[in-house]
Amino acid sequence: MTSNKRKSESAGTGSRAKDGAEISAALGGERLSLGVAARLSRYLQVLTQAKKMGRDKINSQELARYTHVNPTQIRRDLSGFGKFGKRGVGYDVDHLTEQIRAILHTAGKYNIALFGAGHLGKAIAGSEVFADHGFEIKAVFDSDPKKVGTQAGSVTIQPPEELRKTVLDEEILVGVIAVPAKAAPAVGTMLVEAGVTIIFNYTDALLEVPQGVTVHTSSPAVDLLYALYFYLQ
Amino acid sequence: MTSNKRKSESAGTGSRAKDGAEISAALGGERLSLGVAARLSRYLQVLTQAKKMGRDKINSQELARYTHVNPTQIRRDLSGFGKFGKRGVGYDVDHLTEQIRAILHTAGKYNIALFGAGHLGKAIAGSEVFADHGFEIKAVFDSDPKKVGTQAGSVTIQPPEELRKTVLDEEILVGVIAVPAKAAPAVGTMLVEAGVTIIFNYTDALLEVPQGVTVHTSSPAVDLLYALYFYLQ
DNA sequence: TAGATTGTTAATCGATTAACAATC
DNA sequence: TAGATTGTTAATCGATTAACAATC
Repeated sequence: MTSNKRKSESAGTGSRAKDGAEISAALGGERLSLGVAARLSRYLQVLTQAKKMGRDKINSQELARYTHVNPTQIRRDLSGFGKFGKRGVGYDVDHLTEQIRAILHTAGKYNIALFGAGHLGKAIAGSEVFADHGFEIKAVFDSDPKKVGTQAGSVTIQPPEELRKTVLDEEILVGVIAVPAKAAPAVGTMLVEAGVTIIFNYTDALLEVPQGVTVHTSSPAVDLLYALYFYLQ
Repeated sequence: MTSNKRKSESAGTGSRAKDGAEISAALGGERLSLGVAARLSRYLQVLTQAKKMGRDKINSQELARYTHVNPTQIRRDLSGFGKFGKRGVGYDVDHLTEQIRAILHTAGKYNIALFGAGHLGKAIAGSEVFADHGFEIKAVFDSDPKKVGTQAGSVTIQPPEELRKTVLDEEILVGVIAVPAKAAPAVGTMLVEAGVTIIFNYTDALLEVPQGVTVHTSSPAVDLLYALYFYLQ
């Protein structure tokens, strides 16, 4: 669903499995197909939770139950990058988690600026999900002077004027918009001017951004609509 | 990403375009492919916003810009169900909105119960996105006695004891979980016992549910992870 | 009309999955 | 060992898109 050209399944193409050392080489400059990346993200989510529940091992059938992905496909997705499992046993949760993180290039590398400290913003700031997946919310901004200086999660809320400097100082790549839809376009512009190149938009406003900046709009309602279509009747 | 068997593209298969009257017949018992439904949902989101911005017409190229879907594919997706556009002009926003709603079977039919009136719950209750897409949040529940009786959006917060009766009385099919991850499994069980058959889980907890109940987990962090993979480098 | 944009075809490419050998 | 589960093949099926005729 992006405008990126699809590449073939990188490490997967007609190849035999790679061992750990070969993974990064195999990935080279190539990109995963959208489907593979989406599914790997979901496996990672389940693994993170399984770990929390004290699980050491997990097999493709269990992963299938929680992700709604066919078990054969799970094994196929994984085997494209290496032999991560043990036949007759399954996958080691820790090891597979590390491997998928490596594949997705997301081992704690990305810093986030969150704009908006209302209900949604505070829900995001207070959540562990981002930290669980290697993101760090480095700064939170709000236009309301009454909110500036108070806490959101473990971060002190800053005024919009400090956006540019903070984005630079903290090496922030990603801006998350959690303001009312009406305010979203203006906030988008501010984030772009501050130097953010990826915007995660939690409103359903349409944002106009210059070339080189990518907007990803995440709408709970659209998710629901889509999901319902399959679940109902 | 569900365990549903894929059917061929229903109305799309080798057929000529259908006019409005034929759509429902064409859809019959068949299901859309996952990709089509996902994309239709996104078109609907953009149309809803375009309408708010006062737009009457929209063409496939504009839809493509906002959805990151190839314009040819948009036209192809739509033409499978009818001739909704005017050559040389584009699509009528209102008409296309109605048609997609009809295709997705979601013309204001679904009632929602929201559990959890913390930051995330209030963000959901106060948002217009659900209403925009034909969902109605009929009731909000919270375990905290101090919250019971206060307002969330336009609804009065009820205690968990009233869950079963309300779900029955209001014909609620969908339960949305917006509580801390730790509390999510217990809330899931309560929703199931109250008669909800579709659960939308906004935490990253893994929910065990009986056969016949479907869980859809929506994680902003997983979304972000997935999106980043394509946007970075 | 001239220009624009849809609707549709045809060819390609990738995703999906049943089945089973390999092996822990 | 016997049982279980992975890794992999091979075949099928659906998604994608360039190109262009149709037509508003």
